[in-house]
Parts: sequence; C-alpha cells; structure tokens
Amino acid sequence: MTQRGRPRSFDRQTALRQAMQVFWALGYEGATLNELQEAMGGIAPPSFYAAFGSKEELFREAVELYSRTLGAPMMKALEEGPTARDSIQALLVAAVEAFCKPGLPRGCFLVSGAFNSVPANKNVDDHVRGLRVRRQKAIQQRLQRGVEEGELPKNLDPAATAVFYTTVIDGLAIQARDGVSRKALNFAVDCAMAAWDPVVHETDLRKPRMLANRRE
Amino acid sequence: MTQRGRPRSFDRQTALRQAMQVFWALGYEGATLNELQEAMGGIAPPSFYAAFGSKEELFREAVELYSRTLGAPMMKALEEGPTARDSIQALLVAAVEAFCKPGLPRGCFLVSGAFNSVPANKNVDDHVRGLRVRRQKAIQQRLQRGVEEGELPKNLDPAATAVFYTTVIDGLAIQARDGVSRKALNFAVDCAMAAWDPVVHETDLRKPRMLANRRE
DNA sequence: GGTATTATGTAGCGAGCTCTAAAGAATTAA
DNA sequence: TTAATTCTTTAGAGCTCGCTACATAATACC
Repeated sequence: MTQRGRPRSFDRQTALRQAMQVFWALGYEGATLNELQEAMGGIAPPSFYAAFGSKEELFREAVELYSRTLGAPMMKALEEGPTARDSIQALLVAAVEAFCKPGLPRGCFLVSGAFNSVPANKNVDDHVRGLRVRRQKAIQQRLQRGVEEGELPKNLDPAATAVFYTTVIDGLAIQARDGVSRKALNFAVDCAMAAWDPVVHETDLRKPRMLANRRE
Repeated sequence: MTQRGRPRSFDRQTALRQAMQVFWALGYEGATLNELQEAMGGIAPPSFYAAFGSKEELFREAVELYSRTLGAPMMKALEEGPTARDSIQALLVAAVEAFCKPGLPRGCFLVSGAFNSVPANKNVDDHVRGLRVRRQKAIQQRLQRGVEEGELPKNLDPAATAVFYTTVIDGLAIQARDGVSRKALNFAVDCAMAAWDPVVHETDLRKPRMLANRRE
C-alpha cells in the first residue's frame, strides 16, 4: 500500500531539523511561524499544520530531536565512563562541545529553547525544565552508583553534588550563549573538575548532609 | 514652586518596585502591560505612559533598581573582601542570598529578566547581557588586583578564572529559578570554592594560558 | 473665580501573533 | 476516465500586544 494523494513538497525530517535550529536560536516564543516556515523551506501554514499539528507539537518534536542528537553524547558520556569522576568530566566536556558546535546555535537547547516564557506557554517551559531536572537526576544516579560500587565515600551526598555539577552545566549554557570562547569554557570545566577531590573527600564539605530539596 | 496640576494617584517608587518584581518573575516579554498595570496599583495606560514613558523605559528603570538594591550586596562583597578568595566567596554567598530572598522572585533579574528574547526586543536583551558581562569584568578585576597585590600567582589568568565563577553564578541563577533549595545552592558554592586552591595554585590548570576571548 | 497645568478614565488603533476555511492541484485506486 | 485522497495556495479570522486620542477631573497660580 503506497502513499495516496498529492505528495509532500518538502522533506519532513529536514524541515524538523531546520525548525530545531530556529527554536534553539530564538527560543519558543522568539520563533514565529513566519520564521519557522521560512526556515523549513518556505512552506505555507496549512502544510505546516498538516505535517506538525501545531507550534507546540513541533517544538516537542524539536526537543526530542535535540536530545536524540546533540544531547545524546552528554548522557552517553555520563553513563559509560569507567569511574564517576571520568563520567562527570566527560559529561562537562561533551556539554561544552554541544554548546559550541560550529554551524549550530550556541548554548543549550534546554535552556535557550524555553526559559521564563510567558504564562500562556507554561507547558513548554515546564517540559524543558523537566528535562533539565532529568539531567540532574541522571548525574545524581551516576554518583549514587559510584557510592554503591565503593568508588566514592558512603557519606557523599549524590543529590547535592549533582546540583553543583548541574549548576556548572547551566552556567556553561549561558556563558556559551553570551559568546564566551570554547577554550574559556573548557577551562571552566577544568576548574569545576578541580573541585572533585575536595568535594568528594573532604568531610567538612559534606556536614551537615545537604539534601537537594526544593524550596527550602 | 510646588507641583502644579492634578496630583498622581499612586506612588511612583512603589509602582516601580512592583513592576521590577513582575519583570523579574515573568521576564520582559512575559510581563504584559496589563499585568504590570495591575501590579502597579491598577493604574490605566495613560497614567502608565505619562509616568514611565514606555515598557522598555520602565524595564530599564527596573534593572537599575535591581542593581541598586538586590545586586548591590554582591558587588559590595566582591570589592570589600580582604582577600580575593574572600571576595569571590562572599560574592557567591551574596548571589545565593539574592536569588533566594523570600517574598521575591527566585533567580537573578539579569538572567530571568531577559534572556533569549524575541528579535524585536534585542535592545533589552543586550542591555542585561551587558550587565552580566560587567559582572564578569568586575570579578576579573578583583582577581587582577589579587595578582597585583601579590596574593595570587603572577601567571594566574584573571579573565579565564572570572569566566569560571561567572559560570557558577549564572548556573545558580537557573538552579534557583528551577526551585533548588537555598541549602543545596550554598553547598554548590562550597563546591565552587573548593576549587579555589587548585585553580589558583596548580600550574597544569593554567597552561596553556586561556584567554577569555569570545567566539573561538 | 478664572486659567493653566497635569493626571485620569474610556475607548480603540494598528501591528503581529497562531491558526483555519475554502478552493485548486497532484497523486493513486478503481 | 472518474472518484477518492492528500497536499498547496490564497486569504483572512480571532486574538493579544504595546500604545494613543480625547474628553474629564483635580490641583496650583493669578
């Protein structure tokens, strides 16, 4: 059973990739349908809506595409490192890599794409915030694994430590967006990793036990 | 010569404070004139424009108010610390303080207020970006002073090191916005300061010399 | 009181936004 | 060839946005 009806005049995947870059560069609200349609090959509104449903659905697809492509190396680095330290370091290096890729917008889609949107777009905001939180939880779990495998001290607080490295990642996203050079960002990664030994082993950093609870 | 004409029915300073909080919480674009006027005591558009000129002018006044009040302790801490280390630490602590103040929006005005706005509001975006950069330059100058006073090694790179601590501040702003507890943020500050000694004294972190140049 | 001055209240303009209705064009199935 | 299906083109509806025109109300100066 082949495709019936008039064939589409543009490639859906290509159009989605273009849309992702527009969302990434301009944010959900900054990316108007005009600009999106322009970047997607000059398609007209009905074609757009027939193919993607709505601006919000397109954005969610773009987020997923970002995670599958640009975001994947970060998670891969985090999970496949031989030690917790290697994993975190590789994660940060991969983050700088993703945030500074030539030919793509600077910064992190999960920050630039939607942060502090208008109340009408709270759905979109919460969606990417959820993914930022998931990234933090992944770091936390990697640290937890390090504790369970005996690599890290039992009294290390994986949640609080994950907050620190998430802070660095989010900060790198903004710095990259603000135009800081890749070299300077990699130096910042080195700085963050220089904290590893004190953070992991110095006891006075871990007492009292700091839970990464929210809202006090 | 006293005030002629019909007197204003609202207090300008109070209205500005309210507006600052709306901008802080919702961002420049998220804060519609409706919401601003509502928060400013239910004033009508002509009163609004007579008093503040335009939405953008009001925003700039709000930014200045933020810097004068919430932002001042950060710069004060940075400049008045007896050592560079004390200054940076106090800056980070003051940042967490400002980003988590009860009764005020969470996060940093200079990040939440305008980041990745629509192209039409690029002016506003650039304005707060400029202030973020200025904050980074202030850190850089404090480190430079530490070098000149002999507290820090001569081969320390103030620009690159300032990028690291700016990264932490920007990251804290996002984390605070995402609801992370003040305790967890303070722990992240401890982590960042745990990197101080290695960053300042370990030579392999400083070779090759990393300039905080922009765009590669 | 009369007048100039300044603020307020009501109403609405023009622009831009997301999204849709209706008719025509290109393809497959019968 | 005809019908069914699917996309494209053109036009614009409905909404919200920042902002303003105009008449009215409240104050200070003379």
